[in-house]
Amino acid sequence: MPDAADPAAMNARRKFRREGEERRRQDLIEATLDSVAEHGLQGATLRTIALRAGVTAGLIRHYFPGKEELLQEAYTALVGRMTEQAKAALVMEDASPRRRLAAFVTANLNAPIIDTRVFSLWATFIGRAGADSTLARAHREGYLGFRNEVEAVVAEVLAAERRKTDAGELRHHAIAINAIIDGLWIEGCLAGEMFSPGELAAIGIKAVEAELGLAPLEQFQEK
Amino acid sequence: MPDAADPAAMNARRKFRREGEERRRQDLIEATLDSVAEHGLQGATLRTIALRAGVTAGLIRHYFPGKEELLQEAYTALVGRMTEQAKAALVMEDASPRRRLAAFVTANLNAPIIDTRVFSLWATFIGRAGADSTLARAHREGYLGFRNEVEAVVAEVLAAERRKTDAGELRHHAIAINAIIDGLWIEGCLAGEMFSPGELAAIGIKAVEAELGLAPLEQFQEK
DNA sequence: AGGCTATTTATACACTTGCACAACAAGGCC
DNA sequence: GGCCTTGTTGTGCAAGTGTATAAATAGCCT
Repeated sequence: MPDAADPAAMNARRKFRREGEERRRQDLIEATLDSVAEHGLQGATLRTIALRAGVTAGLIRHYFPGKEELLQEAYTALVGRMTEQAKAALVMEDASPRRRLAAFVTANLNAPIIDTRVFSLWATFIGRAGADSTLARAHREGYLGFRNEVEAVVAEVLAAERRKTDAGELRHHAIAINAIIDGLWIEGCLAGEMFSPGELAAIGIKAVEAELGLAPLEQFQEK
Repeated sequence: MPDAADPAAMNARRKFRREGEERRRQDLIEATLDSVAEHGLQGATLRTIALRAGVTAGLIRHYFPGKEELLQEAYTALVGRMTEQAKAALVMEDASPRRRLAAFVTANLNAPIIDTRVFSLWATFIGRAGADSTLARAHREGYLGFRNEVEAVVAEVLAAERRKTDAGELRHHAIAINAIIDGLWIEGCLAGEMFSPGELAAIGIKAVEAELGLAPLEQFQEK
């Protein structure tokens, strides 16, 4: 414990540890996302971010050319994490296409994807996409990746039902299903307490199955 | 034309006009929304806003207690305008419920509701809703008003089809349809050039009708 | 152990920000 | 026309911003 009356202790330089480059960059990006989620882009100052990362502000310039590049990398990391999580629900190799689609919808409408912090981050960054082409591209890539994934599962589901569909129809289904998931995701993030657990997922599955013209699975039928 | 070499002209005070209170407040709010849409919350400084409104920064304090209150009023005005426009498509008194629902979906998936500027504003503000309870309340009110409107039309449509539905089912339909419109709205705002004119509205109408289990109207059926 | 180097801290700087306040003048009122 | 209210301008200020850069030290190499 430094003695406030001791001039030498007052001038003492802060102790520090040298971390690996990758680790430091990761920590700084995480601190940036936390700052943006809590106080918005205006509150995410270099000093706030550095404080949260446990370093001093000057260090940021050692890893990033400037604040803008740090924010862009943070957003890219966020989008990557979001789409990765979302698509993770699709890797059930053994299940039927319909079950995989249902699991996909369910996963996207529950924690950890329904999350106010992630939503705040998404909204804050996407609001700047119209003005910042770097952010716009990062979003576009994540979005198209997600929609292609949807389209692939839909194709499998319809094939399993022996329904022939042309490419345009398939695309429309994917767009609509993507919209259903996005819309319910927003509702869940913004007003999660208005819905009972699992309710959003149930609504989502029903809406998706209606869109595809699928009869409800037997175990989900009532009476 | 002031002479730059003339000291008296250099010190000349700027000419101004006294505007009505309501007019000035309106102008300031509009300038605020423009600033936020263009440069985000960080770029919306008092000086930028004042410049856009054609006044000097000091005047803002004469109409608003501080910057935060100005932003809150601006967001309230935005939400009000959005829901008002969205609901305006429902006032076709004479049309059938189904036609009114279709017109509602169409109106919400075309200009001026599909608009990158409005979307940027919405995203920027909503990203702060998690931290600012005033913004959160403004959003909640607009959202619930919108969803109630949807629920009312859905009830009319189902009644016209002589289908009995309980309250819970009705609520689920409204939530799903709301999500479909929101999701497609976002897609249209963020990547409007990926869709041909009217395509989003067509997708939306089909998805909504599928959700409600309605057979396509005759003139929309193919072959 | 001792030196080297890259990581990290600390300080400085020019600039912007929101806010406070005094000076000013526009326009209604008599 | 002259005055008075108050809408409006201009200036000042302390706090905070991103960036630049010098000074220090942690930890590897030999």
